[in-house]
Amino acid sequence: MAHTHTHAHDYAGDLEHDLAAAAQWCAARGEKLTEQRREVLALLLQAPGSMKAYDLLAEIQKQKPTAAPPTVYRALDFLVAAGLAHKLDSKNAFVACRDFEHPHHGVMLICDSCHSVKELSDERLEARLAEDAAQFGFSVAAQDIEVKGLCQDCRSTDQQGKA
Amino acid sequence: MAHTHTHAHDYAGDLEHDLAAAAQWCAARGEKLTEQRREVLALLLQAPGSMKAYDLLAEIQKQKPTAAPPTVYRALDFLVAAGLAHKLDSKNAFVACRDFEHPHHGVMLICDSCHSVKELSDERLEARLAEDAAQFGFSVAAQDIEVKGLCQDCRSTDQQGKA
DNA sequence: GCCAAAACGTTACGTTATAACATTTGATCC
DNA sequence: GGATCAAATGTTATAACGTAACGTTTTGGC
Repeated sequence: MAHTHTHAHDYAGDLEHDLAAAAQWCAARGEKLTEQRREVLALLLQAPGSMKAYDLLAEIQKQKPTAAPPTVYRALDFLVAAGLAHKLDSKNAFVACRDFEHPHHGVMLICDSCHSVKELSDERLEARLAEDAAQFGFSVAAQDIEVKGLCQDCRSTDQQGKA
Repeated sequence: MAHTHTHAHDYAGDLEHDLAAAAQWCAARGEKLTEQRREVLALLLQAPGSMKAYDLLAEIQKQKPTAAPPTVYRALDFLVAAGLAHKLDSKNAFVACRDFEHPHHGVMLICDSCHSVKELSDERLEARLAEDAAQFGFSVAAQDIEVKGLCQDCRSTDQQGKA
């Protein structure tokens, strides 16, 4: 039923392909994946987990020392609005979204140990949530579901006696 | 099925009763609802919606001008750990929880218009979430579900043509 | 080329949260 | 009732997160 995609250590996807797809997605909406936005998105795509704004800034500054906070926050605002990235409110951090044609924020599984993030979609769960809300006359505009715990890899590791 | 309780404008509950219940809850856990914690909880209980840490601080400072950020953050940390309050990560704000014997963070319905907050519990939804996570080998330790939209009152108001 | 809108540069500041260490309070033991 | 240890609080300073405001550059249509 639910489908997913990972942001974890095993990232070996085609970065250029993902960036090209994102650029197309923007173009189709009459927007542009400019160089700065592209750089921030590339960093998020390559990150094993989520990244914080100031960590992104530090990376950007390696190439462009004059970059300032608005540089990265503007790019992030754009990427989030375009559905190309999500903000994890519980961590003040950001992750790339590879499923940007699916127009919403899914369930985020955030590993407390390795900090990897999986995004999972379950439309029945979302429907149930909307029903619950409707019972109280509440109409849902947006939702954010963040789940903390241990991912499969870290559970295995823990069993062997982890540091 | 799902049950709820409100933090909205119609609060006319018995503040002293709620505080006494909270104090008992703490005592049963070998902890104390000290004066500062009690004051912060009282502010949260009386608030129509959520409150920000620095707004709480400003209120506390009316009685006690020397109060500083750690004063309120310590109280909030305690209240959240004890289940007497929840943090709304999406707003960097806090709400009292009247259902503290129920040991978890439910679904938070946050009105974009009047900023009221309803907390709702739906164990089947939580179970479904845990199942989805388990499909990917992820074990859930904690979850935070924040839903934005319009509450019943604000939907009605909007229909009349709201400012 | 001219213009307007979008994007970006730059400075400064506002907001949110915590580290670190000193002091006080409170319970317990004797 | 004083010694003592842990919990709570006081106090200062600073770290971390985010945005306002305004000027400049770039882009795309005419």
